[in-house]
Amino acid sequence: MTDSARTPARSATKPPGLRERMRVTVRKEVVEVALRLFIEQGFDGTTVDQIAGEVGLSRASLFRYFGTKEDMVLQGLEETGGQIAEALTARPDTEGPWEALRRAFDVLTQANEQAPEQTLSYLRMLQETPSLRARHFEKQLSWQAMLEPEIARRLGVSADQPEEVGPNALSGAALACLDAAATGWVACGGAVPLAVLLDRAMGTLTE
Amino acid sequence: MTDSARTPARSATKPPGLRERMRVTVRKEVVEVALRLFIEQGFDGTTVDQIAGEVGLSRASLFRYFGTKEDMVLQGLEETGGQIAEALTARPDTEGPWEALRRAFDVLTQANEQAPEQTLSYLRMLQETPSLRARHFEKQLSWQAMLEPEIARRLGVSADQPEEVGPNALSGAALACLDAAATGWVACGGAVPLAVLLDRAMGTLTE
DNA sequence: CTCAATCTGATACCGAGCATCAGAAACATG
DNA sequence: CATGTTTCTGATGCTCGGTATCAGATTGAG
Repeated sequence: MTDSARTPARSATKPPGLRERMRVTVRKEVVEVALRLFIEQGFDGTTVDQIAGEVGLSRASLFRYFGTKEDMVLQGLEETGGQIAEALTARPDTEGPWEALRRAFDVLTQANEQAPEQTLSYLRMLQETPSLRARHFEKQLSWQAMLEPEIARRLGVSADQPEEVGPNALSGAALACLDAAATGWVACGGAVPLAVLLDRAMGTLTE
Repeated sequence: MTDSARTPARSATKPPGLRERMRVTVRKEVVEVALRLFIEQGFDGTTVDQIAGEVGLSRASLFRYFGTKEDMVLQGLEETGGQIAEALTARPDTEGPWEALRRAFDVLTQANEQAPEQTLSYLRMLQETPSLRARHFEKQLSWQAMLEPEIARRLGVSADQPEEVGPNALSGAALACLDAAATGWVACGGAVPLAVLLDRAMGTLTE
C-alpha cells in the first residue's frame, strides 16, 4: 500500500484532482463491503465498526463518507430518483400523467431485468429490515418530490400551492403501485416480471 | 394512596383487576406528557429520561410500557387503523373499492374536525421530525395490511397470492392520497377541510 | 520548499435500547 | 391474616449509532 499509492505519475493525473478520485473509490468500496455484509449477516447484525475494519477505515472517517449506516446502501436510490424524474420529463405530452409515470418507471423495470438475482436479494433485505424499510420510504418521499413538479405541469396547476393536492396524490399513488409491484415481485421470487406486475398494479387504478 | 387503594370493597371490584387499570392510566399519562414535551421542545430535543422523570417513572420501566420512544406518540395510530378497516368492511357492497376506501377515511376527517388545533400540531410534528415520519410510514404500512383483505374480497381475488398486486396497489394508493391530503391540510394550516382535500386527491385518480 | 486546507484516527461523549438482578407490590391461596 | 407465587419496579451496566473535538499526516497551490 505504501508503494502503490505513492505519487502515481503526474502525467496521468486528471484535472478532477487525485483526492476526489480516492473519495469516489472509497465510497464505492464501502458500499460493496456493506452490501455484502448486510446480506450475509443481516443489517442489524452488522456493526459499523465491522464495516470500517473491513474497509480499513476508522469509524469516524467512515461516518464522514456516509452520514448514517442506512445511507451506505440507500444513497444510490437518490440518483435513481433523479433518473426517473428525468425519464418522466422526457415523455411526450400526448401521454397523460399516469401513463407517463408508468413509462418513466421503465427505468427501474429494465434495470431489474438486467440483474434480477442481485436486485432480488437487495429488495428482500430492504423489506425485511424495519429500519431500512423506514428509510426506504423516505427515499420514495424524495422521489415523490422530484416527480411532483412535472406532474403539476402536466395537470396544468401550480406546484407550490398547498391546496393543490393533485400532483402529490398522483405521484404518491404511482409510487404506492410501484411498491406493491415490487413487494409482489419479491414475494414470488421474481417469477413474474416486475413490468407485468407494475402494469397490473397501475392498471387497477384506472379501472 | 395507601388508604384509597386498600382493599376497595370487593363489591365494587371489577374483574379487569386493579393492576390492569393502573397500567392503562400510566400509559395514558405517558402519552400525554410525551406529546406535550415533544411539541414544546421537539421530538429529538426531548430525552426519554426527561419523560420518565416528569411522569415519575424510571427509564427502564418506561421502556416496559413503550418499546420505543416513537411508540409513545404513534401507538394510537394502530388503533386508528383498526377503526378504518372496520369502517371499510361496514361499507355496502354496492360501493366500489375506491369509493368504499374514501368513505372509510371519514373516520379520520371527522375526528380531525372535532379537534383541529390539536391534530394540526400533532401532524406538523410528525412531518417535521424525520425519525417520526419514518415510523409513521410503517404505521401506514400496517394500515395497508389491515385494509388489504377487504379490498381483495371486493375485487374478487384471493388475498394471499403474491402476483395479485391489485389489493395492495389500491389500498396503498388510497393511503398515498390520504397522505397527500394531510400534507396539504397542514401546509395550508387547516384552512381547507381535510375531507375536501381528500376528495380532490382521490378524485384525481379516477379522473 | 512552504503554507493553508483537507483528511485521518483517536478519544470522549450522548442518547436509545437491551439484559440482569434484588426488592417491593399485587394476586391467589389456606 | 399469613402464605407463597407472580409481576412490576428501579438500579446498574452494557452495546451500538451518531456527534464533536483535536493533534498529526497528507494533499495541493504558490
